[in-house]
Amino acid sequence: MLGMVQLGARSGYAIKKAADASTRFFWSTSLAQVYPELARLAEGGLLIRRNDPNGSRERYAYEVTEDGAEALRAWLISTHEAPTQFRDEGVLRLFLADALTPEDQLALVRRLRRRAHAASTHMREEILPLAEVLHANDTRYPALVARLGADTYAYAEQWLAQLESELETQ
Amino acid sequence: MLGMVQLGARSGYAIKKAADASTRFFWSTSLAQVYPELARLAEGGLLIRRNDPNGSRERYAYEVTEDGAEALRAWLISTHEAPTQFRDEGVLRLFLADALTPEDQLALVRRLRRRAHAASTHMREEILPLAEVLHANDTRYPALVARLGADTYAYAEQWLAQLESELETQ
DNA sequence: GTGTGCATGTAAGGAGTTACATGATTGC
DNA sequence: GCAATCATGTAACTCCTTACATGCACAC
Repeated sequence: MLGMVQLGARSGYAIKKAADASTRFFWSTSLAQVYPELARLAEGGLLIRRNDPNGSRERYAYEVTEDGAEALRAWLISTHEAPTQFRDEGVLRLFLADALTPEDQLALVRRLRRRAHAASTHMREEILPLAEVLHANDTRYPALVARLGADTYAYAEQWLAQLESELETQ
Repeated sequence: MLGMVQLGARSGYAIKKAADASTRFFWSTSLAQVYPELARLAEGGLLIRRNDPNGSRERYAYEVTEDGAEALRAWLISTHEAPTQFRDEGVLRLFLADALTPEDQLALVRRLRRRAHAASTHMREEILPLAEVLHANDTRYPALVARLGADTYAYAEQWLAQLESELETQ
């Protein structure tokens, strides 16, 4: 939250939009999480909330305080880490694919390979350009992470393509 | 659940243990999920539950029915897919690393690189051998998935090592 | 003038985890 | 004998999502 505000997302709505276009893949969120959390952070003195109406439509602009910036840095260098969680039906299907006929196995692997391709392409062509807009601003890590994601999915795609061709020649 | 029983885990406890040693990385579960789900599947006729006490300690052995095997195959070839979810504080930290000093950035990247190394090694040396025990039994996908995981983490490790050396020479 | 997007928030529900409760077996 | 593991289940709780409720601004 603090990080998103520091990257330039001022309203709750803008934070959710920014998250959908970037951290969604490794840290998704919803508006019902964003608003109460912003209120808590403002109450705790890590954010300042100012009125910033757009015409007669209410809007609030948040700003990171000194304490907030310090808290963000402290979290970034802390080694405490909630366990990574990854949940993927596709991989689970692959794990259990021995129950399928060879043709269905091939179809499954092909599907996963295409999905990896789509993910890689999406990151490279949709997410990375958005991140690179920030790049001008001395902010390069969002683009780096997008590239890491795109490259990793490309690697998985290639791995699955290899498996696919092995299944075909049997 | 059906898949795990078919792979040879007969009791609820054994299913949980097997999951911890294999699907944990992409489909974790807990005993409080396993037991009610087994009861539901048995009630729905997809599993048969038999008494299988070990001495005077109660135990139940589950078996997949014809309907259960059919339901498993149907799910494996179905294209409906719950969205992949991935949640990782490490990557989130990297995304926001612009807020850190160059030294702290380097320390973070190094930490992530080592974590990727540990994950890759763990999969190759702990998980893969367990999966290969099944391999003899005409069951090869568990080992394939373990290898995919190990290789993908190795790729990420190498990617981060590259980034690390770029940060060092600045 | 109308649909899409901007904007804030609450309430209910679902999915999953941790903690609780209990006890037998097996290996050292 | 004692610790670790096997074994089954329930209750409470937490985190997060979906749905609800409301209304203005802007572009076509």
